[in-house]
Amino acid sequence: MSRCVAHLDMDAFYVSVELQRHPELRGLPVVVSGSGPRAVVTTASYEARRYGVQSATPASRARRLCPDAVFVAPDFAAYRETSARVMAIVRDHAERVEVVGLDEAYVDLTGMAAPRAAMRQLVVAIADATGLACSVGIGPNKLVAKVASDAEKPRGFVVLSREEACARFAGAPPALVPGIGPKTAARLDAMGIGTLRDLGAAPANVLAERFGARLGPELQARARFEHDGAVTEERAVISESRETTFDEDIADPAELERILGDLTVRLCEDLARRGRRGRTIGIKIRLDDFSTHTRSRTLPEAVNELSRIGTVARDLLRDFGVPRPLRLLGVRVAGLEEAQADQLALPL
DNA sequence: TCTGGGGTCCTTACGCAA
DNA sequence: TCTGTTGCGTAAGGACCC
Repeated sequence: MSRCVAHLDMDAFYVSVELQRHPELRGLPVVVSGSGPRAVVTTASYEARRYGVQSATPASRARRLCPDAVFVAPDFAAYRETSARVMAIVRDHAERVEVVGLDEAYVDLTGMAAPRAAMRQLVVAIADATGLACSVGIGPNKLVAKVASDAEKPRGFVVLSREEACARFAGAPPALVPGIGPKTAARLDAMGIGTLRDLGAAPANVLAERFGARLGPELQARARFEHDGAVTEERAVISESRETTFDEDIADPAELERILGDLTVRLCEDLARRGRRGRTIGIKIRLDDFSTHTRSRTLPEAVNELSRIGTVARDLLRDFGVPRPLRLLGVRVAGLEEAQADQLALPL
């Protein structure tokens, strides 16, 4: 049976949650972002996007682009709570749902008699229950569905076959497709590949030579909207980390160790709360020139105790030294094991 | 202009064992 | 015994996504 997949994407999700609490801001350019000197925009309302403000725009730049914008601090607890309500509704409407982040989900519609009607109903149900709008894309695979959901935001509802997707987006830049980011797009552009049509028609051997035996064919398949990834239920978490960017670069080793200790405390508390333990302890360092470095050590057994992780993290930092001021410091535990039954704690 | 935080996956390199 | 191949775990960097 041929597959049928929908991608559901909440419209400007964080901003929309804020607008429900602050209805007086409706129609204004609203930006959800942190407040520090190095904060970036998390989400911008469509009014603010007209000024060129989008996700990951530095907040300082957003202020210059749109001086009249209303800046709201992010409240992730509220977004998680609203997301849980939305996703519960999605799951009520479908057997197999793959949640991606707080504001997106793939829905497997294969075998359903009236998939479009089902998704129309779902959109209405979400709006009725939460007041929030979303966009939907439907296609033969996740890739088509994802690009289709993005094509007519907000409140889009786009149904495409693979061939229709190819035709509709033939002239679009390769970065339209998920998995092709700025770096890959620039490399493609330098090769004279500026559209999905170009990429789909490029000689396979040239792509394989430039991008490798895996990525080359993968890029071309994506350009042709070929994708066979399954709509999968939740996958196990394999790492957890805490990191922070400083308002000003820090070079003092004692202060860095104190900050690393604080981050490790937060990480260990959350690991313990979820009953998670991991074997590989790592630190992440970003220097003032924005170069990023990681150091890690794998232990013989999985741990989550502050004393163990704290010692390893501190040693890794001491071994790395502080060659120049740091702008970011982080700590990570990877190689997480399944939580043991007797370690399970209440989810939080 | 000046680049968050929390993740996943891929590539490459290297040491070690079979 | 020596040499080369293969496979694995680990480490580091990087691209990408929400």
